[in-house]
Amino acid sequence: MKFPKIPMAAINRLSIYIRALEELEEQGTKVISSERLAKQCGVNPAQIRKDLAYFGEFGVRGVGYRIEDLIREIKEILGLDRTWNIAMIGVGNLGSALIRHGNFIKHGYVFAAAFDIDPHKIGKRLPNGLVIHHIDDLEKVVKECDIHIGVIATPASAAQSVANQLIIAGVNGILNFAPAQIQVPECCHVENVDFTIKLDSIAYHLSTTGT
Amino acid sequence: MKFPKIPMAAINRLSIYIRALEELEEQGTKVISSERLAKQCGVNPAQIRKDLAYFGEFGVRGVGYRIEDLIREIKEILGLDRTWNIAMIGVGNLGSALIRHGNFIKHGYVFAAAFDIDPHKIGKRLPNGLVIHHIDDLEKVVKECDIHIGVIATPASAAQSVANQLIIAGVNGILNFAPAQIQVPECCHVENVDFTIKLDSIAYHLSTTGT
DNA sequence: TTTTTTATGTGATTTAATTCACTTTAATAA
DNA sequence: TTATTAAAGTGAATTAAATCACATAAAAAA
Repeated sequence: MKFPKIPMAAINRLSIYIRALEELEEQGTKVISSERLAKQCGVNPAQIRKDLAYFGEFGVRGVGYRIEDLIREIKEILGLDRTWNIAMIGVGNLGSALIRHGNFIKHGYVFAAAFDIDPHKIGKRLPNGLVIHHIDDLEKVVKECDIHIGVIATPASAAQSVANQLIIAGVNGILNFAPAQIQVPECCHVENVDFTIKLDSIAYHLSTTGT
Repeated sequence: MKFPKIPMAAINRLSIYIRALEELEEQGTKVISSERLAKQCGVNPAQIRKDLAYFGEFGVRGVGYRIEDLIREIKEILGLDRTWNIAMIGVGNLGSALIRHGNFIKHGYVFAAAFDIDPHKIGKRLPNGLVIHHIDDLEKVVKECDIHIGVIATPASAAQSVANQLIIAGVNGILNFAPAQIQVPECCHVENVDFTIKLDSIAYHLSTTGT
């Protein structure tokens, strides 16, 4: 099948499917139907089949999906059949917690550089061995370390400037934890993680469905 | 106007609008048109007007929106015209970083309790003065502290069990940082924050738009 | 073999969300 | 006072996403 326009939501669901599939694989399950996987992921079975159909045929009719194969296929679709080098910009509370957080490594993301602007931090080593560089050296270090993705964990006020520097350095993927809407050119893809927005959504629901 | 079914996406955009409006207010702007606000938020102007129209009429035709008023109105819509007490469950790297993170307070969310399961941590005080309680005391402490929202920052394996305890304790809003799909009854609203999913999405984009 | 069962893959349908394009209203200028 | 301009509000149209429902294919049973 060709590539029509694929809903962004479908891409995100593929990640959800992988997580469920990996859990099933650990439990020793070999094959699963769209129906059972759907239940586990909290979605409609047809949704799963359609999401996968954007990229090809991965199941066996009358049987289901071979879990091992499907994991491999989805990883290939998402570009997870390799490692990605990440730079952390902003080594404060959040930045350093994220670096120590095991979940990135587990999925093939490697913190390969860290930056800050605080003179007291520059040159120090993080628990994982990374040296903290000054943001002014971003372009140089990004190239040396072959960084693919930048994670912004600075205050909101610095976010746009950091994003600009990342783009100049040739980084086209940005994960932004700063509560700021950053502007980037077409070539660059930004994902925002703003937990206060999520909290607002919870507050709304609690307020409306009589707390 | 009545309350038809309101797209979840619209609610999330209201948070975005607030952030932009607060920035504008700081800069001394008094009034803004949907067109200019839209540009700043990266959305369509009609979208903003429709999102607001779900809840009433807040602008002045021919003029625009009075920023101060609109902020107040949106906060009221979202239930942000009050404070919300939050409990952190799991005081590891991420949990403690989030507690120290200033963004929650800024938006009216107050960490009012913290829990962990590690005996070495129980009874210790966090920098903000909170004592770490054992998870077994969750129900009791949640009620004492009038907790409205639980933030799960435990390993994935513990997430469902913690969610169950929160619900038993009467907490109907959960912000889940654990990479696990948690099941809850109708009455409870869960928002997931999974940055590896966001990274996967970035990886997909970098892979497809020839990096 | 042939029939039955099971579950994928997919065109058609439905539902939801977004955007358009026009109407209404307020303010300003003539 | 009247015409003009600007921008909100909104029904209609469009676009996008999700779901249904059935045709298809593989495996198992008869």
